[in-house]
Amino acid sequence: MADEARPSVTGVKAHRIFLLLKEAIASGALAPGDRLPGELKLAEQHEVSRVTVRRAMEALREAGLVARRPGVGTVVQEQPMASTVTASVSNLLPNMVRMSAASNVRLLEFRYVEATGVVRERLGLKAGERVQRSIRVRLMDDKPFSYLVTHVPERIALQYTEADLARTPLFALLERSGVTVDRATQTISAALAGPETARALELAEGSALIALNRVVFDQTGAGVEHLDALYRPDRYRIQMELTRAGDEAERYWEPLAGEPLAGEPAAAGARASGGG
Amino acid sequence: MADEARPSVTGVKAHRIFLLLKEAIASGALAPGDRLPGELKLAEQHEVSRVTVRRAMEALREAGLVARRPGVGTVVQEQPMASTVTASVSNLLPNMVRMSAASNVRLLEFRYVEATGVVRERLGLKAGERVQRSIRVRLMDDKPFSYLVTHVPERIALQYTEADLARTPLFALLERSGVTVDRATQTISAALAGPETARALELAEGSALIALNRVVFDQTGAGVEHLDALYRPDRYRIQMELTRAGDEAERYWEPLAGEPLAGEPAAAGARASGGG
DNA sequence: ACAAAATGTATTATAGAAAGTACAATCAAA
DNA sequence: TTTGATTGTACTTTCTATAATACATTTTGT
Repeated sequence: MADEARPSVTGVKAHRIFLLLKEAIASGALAPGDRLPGELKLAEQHEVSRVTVRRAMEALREAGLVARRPGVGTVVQEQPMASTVTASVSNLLPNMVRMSAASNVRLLEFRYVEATGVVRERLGLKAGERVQRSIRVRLMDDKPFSYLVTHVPERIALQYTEADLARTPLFALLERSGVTVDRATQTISAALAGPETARALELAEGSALIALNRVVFDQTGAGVEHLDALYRPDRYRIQMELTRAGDEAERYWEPLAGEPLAGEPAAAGARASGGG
Repeated sequence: MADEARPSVTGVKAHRIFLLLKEAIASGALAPGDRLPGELKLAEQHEVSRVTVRRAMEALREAGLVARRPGVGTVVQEQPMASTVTASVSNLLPNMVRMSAASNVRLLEFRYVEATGVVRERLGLKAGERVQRSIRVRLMDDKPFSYLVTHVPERIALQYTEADLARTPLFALLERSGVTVDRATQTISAALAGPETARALELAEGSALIALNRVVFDQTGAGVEHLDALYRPDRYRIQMELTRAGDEAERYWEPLAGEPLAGEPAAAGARASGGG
């Protein structure tokens, strides 16, 4: 939603009102074409000054959510679709290959370090073993959408170069290095953008990000890749198709495997949050 | 994890730094025993004054997350096991049933409204059709972890009562209402906690939340449920086991269906799972 | 033409957050 | 013991969000 690399709304009260209105719009409570209450009325309702309401409203306009005209009022605008990368869980690699064609990568870091903490533990490494740590930012149409921190055991990582990593998906590099990928564990969470990641992803500190952790194992059960990924929710979505399986007693959702997604980015609407 | 329903931190910048550090601790990026960077270093990193960093750090101490000692530094404290609900995508319903036993529900809203915007569109309803809108908060050990907004077409929702919804998972109610659930589309994103959700989930405004949207369809392809869920990432995780499938040319990840999860965040039976 | 309602612009005042600086106290390691 | 890194404390200054008020400008409807 409108990059907002610098927080367009200053102050806590103003920001609070901004969020409330933004949510009302995102949820459809205020549909495109609807007129918002006047500044005075909103100031009264929220028990703040008109200046404060004004800041919130101007932020909405900057974000392209509303249009304001003197004498008329503030009306909700029709939203242009934002181009969003959609990842289907059941169809990861083909998507990635497709994506690689249209996307670029910035390699922010590439070095060998000693494995520590969770990384060492989850990859099943011994104390003192070294890993290749890399940080990449992936861009689509020159707009960054993901921040990827990977750790790969040294013995595997030595099979490819820094240049390789800047060009080729890590996945392909692993295969090329003779690794037979077998299974992976993936956890999805959420996180706030810190100073580093905010800069890399070109958004405001404190923005919400999708946090994904994936540990990949080969056929021997040895860990071959540890990924910590952060995604901009307005440019990246994780999508799943589920079907119902099992009999009466024990029904459950079963992810639909290998189903090519219908609409690529196209639909997906520019609405992000849904907070509040 | 010291709920901090009222932000103990004054100021926006200080509060943001507080949230970032808190999250780093919650996620395990900063493990118990680890030393945080010094106040000066943090001030530099975040481009703020030391006073501001200080406010954030003191809030962390108040929250019991860190211990601070002059001459030593600020170290992450051992945390009393936060009970985390882990949802396995491939195993939704059985988990949900298990969970229902150990968890409570607060019903915040239950009313019938006209379907608008995305909800109407995604459920495939005609203009003017009505839906039953409900807001529920799910709790585990009296601690809220999810905020669920559901929309169900009126004709289906009339088959169950408000009391039913406060007791029984919506899923079971749909089945009981004669609906044959067939498939669902699920999208995972991230969002910030707004005023409403922050209060309901007992955390600070501006915290990061997992945002999940699910649209459920019956065998005729008609939409029967629209769920917008927000989860506290420190109390809820979405987990997936993936295996590699396909041949050389077109390999892809395939979610492992029905696989009971192996090693879990350790002890204390604090694991259940499920969705809306 | 006029009035009503809305946004746009300006000014002043206040409180609180943040910056900047300086120095003291505490601990650990060389 | 000395040195360096850390937190604790104190103070002044600058900046900014907010409040309160006033008036101009634009549009719509009577």
